[in-house]
Amino acid sequence: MPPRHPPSNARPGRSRDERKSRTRRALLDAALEQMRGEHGFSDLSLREVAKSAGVVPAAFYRHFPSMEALGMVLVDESFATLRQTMRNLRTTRLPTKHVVRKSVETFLGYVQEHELHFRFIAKERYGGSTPIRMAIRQEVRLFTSELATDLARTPGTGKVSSGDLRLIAGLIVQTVSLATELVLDTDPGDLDAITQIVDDTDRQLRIVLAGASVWKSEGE
Amino acid sequence: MPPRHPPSNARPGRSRDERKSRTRRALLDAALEQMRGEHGFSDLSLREVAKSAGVVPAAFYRHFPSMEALGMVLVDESFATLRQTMRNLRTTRLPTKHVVRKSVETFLGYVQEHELHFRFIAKERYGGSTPIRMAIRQEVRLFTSELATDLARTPGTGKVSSGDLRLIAGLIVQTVSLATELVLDTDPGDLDAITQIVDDTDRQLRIVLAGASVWKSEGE
DNA sequence: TGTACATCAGTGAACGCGCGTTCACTGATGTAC
DNA sequence: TGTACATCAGTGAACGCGCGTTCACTGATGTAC
Repeated sequence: MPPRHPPSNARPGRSRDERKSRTRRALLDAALEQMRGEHGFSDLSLREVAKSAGVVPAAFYRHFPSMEALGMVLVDESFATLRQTMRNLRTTRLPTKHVVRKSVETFLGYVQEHELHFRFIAKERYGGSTPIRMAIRQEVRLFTSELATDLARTPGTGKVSSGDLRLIAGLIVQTVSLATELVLDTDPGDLDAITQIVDDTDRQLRIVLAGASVWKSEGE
Repeated sequence: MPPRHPPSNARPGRSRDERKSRTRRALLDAALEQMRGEHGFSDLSLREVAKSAGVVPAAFYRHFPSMEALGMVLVDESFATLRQTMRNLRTTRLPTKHVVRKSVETFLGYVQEHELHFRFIAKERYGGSTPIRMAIRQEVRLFTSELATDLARTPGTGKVSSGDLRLIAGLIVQTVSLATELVLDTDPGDLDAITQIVDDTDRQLRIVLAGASVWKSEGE
């Protein structure tokens, strides 16, 4: 016979471990969810996050020593998403005709799919606490290097030094970052607005690549 | 004979109006000053700002109806600084040989001079409350348009449509924005690091301009 | 399989603290005569 | 110039509130025998 009253700490899930990781997930998701609107990470309160995850504030400490620690996990998660996005983009065979446009389209599609992770990075990249900002900056740097390596493998970059390839990769990253922020501020249903962002970003990247193709390192 | 005890609300300054505007200034400066480190605008507290301006919390309301209102004044002030910076840059006669480099150098010099205003914009551009973010975005848009107009007047842009000039201006703004953020995160005494930022930004802008010069609108 | 004990995720009450906002006030400065 | 009154920037106390953190606790799940 089942107990007449459910136990006070009852949660769905078979094992204790499973329940624990569900609560942990709920805390992370609650934090991401609360950053949808106005709030940056530093505006969140432990009590609000616990409440919307469905636990009492004190329970938070069973999972993270502080909000800061939860924030660092969100950085890791968000960049795992970004790296996966890039891996998908690299392995997808794209028509050579409109590579740039297709890449931009695909990337911004991933941004919309993983909205909350990208929103988190966008907000904390400049506004966050120093450890979070530094973690993000490190990831962006890594990511720029990888892109520079990819560029070195594409034809027509023979005359460009590796330092300049890195600068070009920086331009591309910066351009796509802006597009990402614009997409996050656009109603996903507004297809015209999204198309406009894709068009503009595509043109901007092709201008940059046109510059790269005529660029001779050390020359002027 | 002077009074033996100074009056409780004594402040330096001859007239009441002058004292009032000094306190107002002190409140604005205190807010900017507190954003030097970790804190974004939304992390500031009215009580802390009043305290470091040397008045009691209630006195804050003699000057601003809320912190949000003070924030909007900071947006206006900061962009006044930016516009003045651009006006100076435009009227300064630069050697045609290294225009780009000199412009970058001069601009980033202004950034260092008006550190707190630029820091405010950088932090609130993505992280701020919606009204503040929208105000900043509007200013950046305006600013991009002006730059596009300037570009249209420079030789060699005949084949580029005004829409594409705007995209190119966007690339330039974005590149200089990143440089600004890097400068704000660098110890002003570290001249090597500053020079590195200037060098990189100069090269990036010349790559963009090289792209612009070979770009034919509608062509590929 | 059944029993006795250990583990530990989640509880609920309590704490001291800084917050924004209100209010009646004070007294120096400004103004009208 | 001197006097009487108005203005109002700044005061200081008070308020209710949500915050992060602590603590002893409960009771379902896990484990050893």
